[in-house]
This record gives sequence, C-alpha cells and structure tokens, in this order.
Amino acid sequence: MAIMDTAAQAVRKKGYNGVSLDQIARDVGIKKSSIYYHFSSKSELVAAIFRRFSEEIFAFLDRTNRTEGCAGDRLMAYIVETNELIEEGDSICLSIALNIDGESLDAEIVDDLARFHQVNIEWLTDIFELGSRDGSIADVGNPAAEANACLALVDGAQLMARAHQDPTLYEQATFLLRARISTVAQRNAAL
Amino acid sequence: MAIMDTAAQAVRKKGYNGVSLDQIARDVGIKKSSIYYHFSSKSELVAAIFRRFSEEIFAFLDRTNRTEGCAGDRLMAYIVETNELIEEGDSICLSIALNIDGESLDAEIVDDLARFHQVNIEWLTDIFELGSRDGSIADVGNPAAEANACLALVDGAQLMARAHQDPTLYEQATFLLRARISTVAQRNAAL
DNA sequence: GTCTATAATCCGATAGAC
DNA sequence: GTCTATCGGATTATAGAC
Repeated sequence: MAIMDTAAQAVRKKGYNGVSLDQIARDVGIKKSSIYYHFSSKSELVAAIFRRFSEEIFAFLDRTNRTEGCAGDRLMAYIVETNELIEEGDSICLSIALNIDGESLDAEIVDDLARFHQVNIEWLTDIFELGSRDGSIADVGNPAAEANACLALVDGAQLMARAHQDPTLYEQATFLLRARISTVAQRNAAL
Repeated sequence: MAIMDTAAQAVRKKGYNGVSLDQIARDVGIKKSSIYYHFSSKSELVAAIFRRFSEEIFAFLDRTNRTEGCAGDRLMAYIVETNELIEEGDSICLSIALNIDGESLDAEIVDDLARFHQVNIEWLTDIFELGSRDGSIADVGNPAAEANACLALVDGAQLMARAHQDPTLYEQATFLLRARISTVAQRNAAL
C-alpha cells in the first residue's frame, strides 16, 4: 500500500515527530485528508506500519530457521537482512527511529516495540546457543549476553552508517562479528 | 545554565522534533519568550547544548588519556562514562538522539555531529592499537574495525536499555566487551 | 476513495512594557 | 532578564460534497 510504504520510509528518515501527514500525502500523490479514510490518526498509521514491519521480520526469522541449517548461516542472514534496511546510509530500522521518539508514541506502539525487541533477543539467544554447539560461531560466551551484544551491535552499526551517510560503516562495524562465523561455503572449502 | 540543562535532558528523551520551547520554559520555570534573550532560535539552543556536550566528552577523553595508564583502563572508563549518560533507561546520548532527527537540523549541528563521531572513532582506534601492544585488551583485531564495532556497541547498548526502560541492559550488552579487558586491579591480583 | 474547506491546536518567533 | 501579547505558519483532525 502506497501510504504505508511512503510513511514507513519517511519515519525511518526523519523520525515520528519529523514527518507530517501532509508531506506523506504529497509524496503519495493524494491529499492529506484522504489518509484519514484509511487510518483514523497519525499514530494509528505509524502503529500499522510498525506492525507490518514486525511481521515481516518475524516471518524472516522463521524462514531463516527453516532454510539455513547451521547457526552461522542463520546469523549471517540476520546481519545481511539488517544491512538491507539501510538505504544510502540515511535510512534506519523502524524500531530504532521509533525508539528515539518513544515519549511521543501511544502505549500500543511502545508495547509492540518492546515485543519486537524481545523476539529478536530470544531468536539470537537460540542462534548463539546453537552456534556454540555446532561450532559455526567461534568463541561463544554466554548466549544471552551474546544476543544482547549482537542486537546492540547491528543497531549501533546502523547509527554509524547514518552518522556519516556511509553504508559501508555498517559493514565495518559488523566485520569482527562476521569474522567469527564460519559459513557453509567456508566449511565446504576446508574439506 | 538551567535552560541548557533542561533542554539537553528533553532532547535526549524526546528528540529534537519532540521538544518544544514552551515545554522547556515551563520546566525551567520561565516563559517561552525569555529563552530568546539567551538564544536566537531553537536550533541555536540545541547547537549550543551539543557543543557543550561535545566539549565535555572531548575533555573526558583527554583526561582519561592522562590519568589512565593502560588501554584497558581507558576503554573501561569510556564504557562507564557512556553508561552514565543513561538515566533510568529513558534517556540517551545526545548524538544518537540528534542522529535520528538529522534531516531537521541545521548544517552547523550536522557538521558538529560528524566531527564528534570522528573524534570518538580516532580515540578508540588509538586505544585498541595500544591495547594490542600492552596486552590489556584481549583478542584485538584490526584497531579501526574494533573502534567502529565498539562505538556501535555502546551506542546500540543505550538503545537496548531504552527499549525496555532498563539500564541493566546496557551492562548486559557490553558484558563481553568488558570481559576482554584486564584492568589494573586484575593484573595486580594476578601477581 | 478522493476531494475542498475549515476548525482547533501547537509551535517558533517578534514587539514592546517593566 | 523576564514578562504579556500576538503574529504567522504548520499540523492534526473533522465535515461534507462528489
């Protein structure tokens, strides 16, 4: 849907309080009042785009667990997916953008944000637990601590990329984490 | 100065666009128009508080280089200092808050933000370089990559703490990094 | 589903008295 | 240095025609 797509991109670039319904409408090519036919308020529009974003990521996590066999491949897929949320270095993950404007948001969105965070942490904890057992991630410490550090790292890496409008900073910031992963391709080459 | 203190706290909690001069004035106990006696515009007020913040951090970096002998102790001081920027889990480093609202800011502040980031990266690069030589930081990879990852980690750790209004998440996210540091106390104990 | 028109509010900023 | 009063603009949201 055009309104949600445009709104999502705008929020990621300028934050909740930095976007106006009028600007979104102009970008879509309709009038501001038309948005109210689809969404009852600005806050509900943003809640809707975050729910959609959440569901996409949750689906990605499930899909990755099915298609990628070892923990290293799953974690690498996660890092790549997160990287693709950056566009030209000036965009950023929805959950980060909304995190900053948290005090302006409805309680519903705040709850969704917390749940999104929690699901990611649990998924990553499982990944590091598995990675410790199957040996596809090197030097695994406490899995829960690894999960917290990993999510902090990829979120922070997006801030780095944005601070200098340079997407390669994401790759630099995650380089050492990726270096701990032995992918299937590498393991096959070692045989 | 009361205006700057109040404004800084508000921006860190709600972002640039989430803050109004009227609310700041009310928190200080004066009228909105009185702010204009001290600052010519909202953007100049925010520029001033970020300059002050920058100078405080730069002074901290210099001071730490003088008072802390080894790289591990310096890095630990940096992690602790960053942690103290969080209050009850709902505040956040000024540079992160302003990063999100970047598109609404004057060019002057954007430049200051980039410079702040650059100085931190260079300081951290030196720390990891030294840590690799003096042995006070374990498993140091490429110093520049370590610096990027470290800054991303501490910034991301602040987002983690904020997402759940829980300051201990900062400590969890930085646990593995701190575990790589051997402090003077630990080294003395090992003698 | 989209439009015009408008209400109601908030915000940044200025003028001028004290 | 702080105040009252106000302007001008932007923003969320609603009413009602097509």
